[in-house]
Amino acid sequence: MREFMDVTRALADPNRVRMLLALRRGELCVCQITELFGLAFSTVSKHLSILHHAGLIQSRKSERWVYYRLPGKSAPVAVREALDWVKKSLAQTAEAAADARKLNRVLKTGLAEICRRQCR
Amino acid sequence: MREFMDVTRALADPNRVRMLLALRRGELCVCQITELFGLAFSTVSKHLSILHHAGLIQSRKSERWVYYRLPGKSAPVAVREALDWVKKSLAQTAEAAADARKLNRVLKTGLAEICRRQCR
DNA sequence: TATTCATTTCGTCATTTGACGAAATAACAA
DNA sequence: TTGTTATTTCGTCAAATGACGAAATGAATA
Repeated sequence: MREFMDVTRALADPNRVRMLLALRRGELCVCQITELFGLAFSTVSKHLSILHHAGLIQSRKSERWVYYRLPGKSAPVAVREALDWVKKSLAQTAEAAADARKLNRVLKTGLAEICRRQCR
Repeated sequence: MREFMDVTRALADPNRVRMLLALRRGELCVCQITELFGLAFSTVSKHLSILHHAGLIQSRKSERWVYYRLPGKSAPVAVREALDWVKKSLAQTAEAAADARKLNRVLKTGLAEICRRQCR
């Protein structure tokens, strides 16, 4: 029950759901997600940690960046079903399409440039 | 997206999820659910209205009472999948079993007596 | 018509949530 | 070591949420 509620609460915020949808394309680092959604670094990091704690995403550190991705088949059944439900319910929506278009632009830009652009 | 978020936010509270599980057995009126969970009338009514607004439950008025139930096959796919996910994830949990036992006791008591017991 | 009674709505309060910027952390580069 | 740099953690604030009791609603009954 506790773990299930972690998942439902993680899914109860639209930005977090949009992040899950964006990750369908493949792993993204924090600065790419920040660029995609136009939120503060700290806000994105918090959202990702909530998704991670719920088991809905996994992470990997490489060079300077932390990459987040959807879990593979190793994920618990409840998590896989939750992710399937999200995808099936929202894949066709206008919001997902708009995010996908913006993600295309973000992916065309190098990671280093994105981070520089964010002025740190 | 809007409707989907209505569902995820409705599922983000443990009492609301427990109410959905309790309704697996069949329809219940507000006073029975109040008795089952030991919350205030107004609190239960609010939870039920959130679930109803999300499409996760339906209601029917008969005599003095309002009965709530899970939707049938007429429900949208996203709602049906959400309910299946909840049931599959939580049917075997200790919380669901404890609620089911208490529900047995509540169902043995007549509606009129339950309402009288709640001092109105 | 007036009353009763189950439920809903309203107002209030404490707690949680989501947002941000600043400071801390950790890994790499100079 | 020292300095960069990407990310996380912390502190704070405004807004949302969940709880309650009181008042309103509305349907059935007396």
